[in-house]
Amino acid sequence: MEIFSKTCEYAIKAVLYLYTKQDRFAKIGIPEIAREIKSPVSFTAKILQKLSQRGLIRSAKGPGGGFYIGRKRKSIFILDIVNAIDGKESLNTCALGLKNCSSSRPCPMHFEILDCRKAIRNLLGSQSIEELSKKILSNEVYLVN
Amino acid sequence: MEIFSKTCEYAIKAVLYLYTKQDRFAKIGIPEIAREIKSPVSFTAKILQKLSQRGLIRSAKGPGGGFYIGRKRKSIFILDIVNAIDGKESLNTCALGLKNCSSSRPCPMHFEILDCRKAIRNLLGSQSIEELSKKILSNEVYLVN
DNA sequence: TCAATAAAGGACTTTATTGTCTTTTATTAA
DNA sequence: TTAATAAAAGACAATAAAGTCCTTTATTGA
Repeated sequence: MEIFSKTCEYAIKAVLYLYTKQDRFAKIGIPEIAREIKSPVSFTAKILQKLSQRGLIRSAKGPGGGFYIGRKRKSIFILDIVNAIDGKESLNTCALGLKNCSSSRPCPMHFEILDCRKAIRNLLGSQSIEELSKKILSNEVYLVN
Repeated sequence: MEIFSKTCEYAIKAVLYLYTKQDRFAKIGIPEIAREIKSPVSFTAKILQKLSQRGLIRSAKGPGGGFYIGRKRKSIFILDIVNAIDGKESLNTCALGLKNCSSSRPCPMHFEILDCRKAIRNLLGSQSIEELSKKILSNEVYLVN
């Protein structure tokens, strides 16, 4: 019943942390990110790498390098990170594990879970990283405790 | 983003299958249950054992033995099975993994996830095994495909 | 009482997830 | 052009979840 995998948790927190930086081109290194979101350094490196490959963040090698947001583009939402890490299918698999669960041959929970998933998708799709990072900066919410 | 663990999936399906039996005292063996819900036999045995220990179903050893529902009591809901298998905490852990996430020191998704979880809890708490098993018997929904 | 049956219980294996470590590649600045 | 730096990449290790197998215990009916 965990909402996100550990990988996804760290990914969300890492991206949020990057967005709390006022300068979208400020390069932040893995050690700092891992320290600030309290995540394992090497594992975080892998996740940042994937986020970068998926185009959600950018990276620069060499001295002064690190990860950064890059130029302003359309908003990023929590859902985008989840999709990038866990894949889009993860929000559509049958809750009872049926291979071919569908509205025409539904599992006992099909329609209810459908509604539920829709609600989750709406929620995650409405949570913009920009807004959340502002709340972090104003100490309304916290990335660690 | 899986709603249930595999253990929980099988547990729900096993209990649903038992409820499709008109006779609440008809003893059903592990092989039949596993076959009918398409689950691994030995693993299913463990799960049925746990469900029995938790008092959600009953069991009888020896010839003619098996698992059964037992006497009518207050309705069982999907939520009861989830709680019995995954524990009640599983619906309350912080989505971003913060140890002490709370309304006074919330993670960036705290309140939104709270609403979401409430919706899920309501849903799972409103799905009664009796009603779902009736839908299975009338071929409105299916346990396997 | 005894043999057969079926769940209970425990040790074990497999697989997926999480996490670590080391080497390579790209970049920077001296 | 070279030394230092930092991410990329890939192999490896630890842990947890899923699944198997074997022995024990309880029950039944002959």
